[in-house]
Amino acid sequence: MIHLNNGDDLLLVLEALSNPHRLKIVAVLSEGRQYVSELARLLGMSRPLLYLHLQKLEEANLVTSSMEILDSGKAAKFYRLNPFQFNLNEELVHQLASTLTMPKKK
Amino acid sequence: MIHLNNGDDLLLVLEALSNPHRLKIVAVLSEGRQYVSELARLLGMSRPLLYLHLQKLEEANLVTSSMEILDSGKAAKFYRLNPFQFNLNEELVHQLASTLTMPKKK
DNA sequence: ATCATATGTAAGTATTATATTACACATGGA
DNA sequence: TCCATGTGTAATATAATACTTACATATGAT
Repeated sequence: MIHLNNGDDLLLVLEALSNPHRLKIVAVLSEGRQYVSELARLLGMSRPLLYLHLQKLEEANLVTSSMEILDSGKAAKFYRLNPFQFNLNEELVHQLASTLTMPKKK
Repeated sequence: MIHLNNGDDLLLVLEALSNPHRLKIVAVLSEGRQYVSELARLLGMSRPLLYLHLQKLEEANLVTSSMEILDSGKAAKFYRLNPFQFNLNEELVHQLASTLTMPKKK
């Protein structure tokens, strides 16, 4: 289970989830792992765009990927959801905000 | 207590909280209401920028404002935090993602 | 050999979000 | 009157995200 150690971790997760596409991705993956091309078809989005969103989810440690071989014999990159559970309330924010480094994006 | 009725509500809250300044604002307000100019001083940010962030929090219904008169006699705009508590996990996302309208920003 | 279906990514563009600057206006007190 | 301290916002600049297009490469089946 994912654990939030500091304010920057919290921010990463919130940023990762604050996008409609990424919420949809999480919703689909909550039903089971899936590989990229199939996921793109399910969600009706381009694969390059999907990669971008998967990267953000991966950086927040919400998903994990692994290469596997399909029945067809082709290699496929599977993504699965890492179980998470955050009690998001004002106390959590108050606690973790003190370890927030106001990061600048490059 | 704030309640999430659908995926768009969830997204609004996540977007509102996915910014370091706004997390800090929430943290400060969790200790009690405060008026804008004082809040700006506490956080070391300009008032116009603070307004922008407060608006986003207000749109997500995380904060509420009211005009009051200070001891000094000046009118001041106070913001207070609306209590919130979300159990953010994959089940919640799965449930609410179905009522997500993939909103386009204007 | 060609087709269908995978991964992977670079480069460019478009759109949003964030931030600053510069105002206007109001009130109380020295 | 002038200063300090409030609110409120418009215009602009900059930075970050999101998205598209166009590739290259690999493998199995026909």
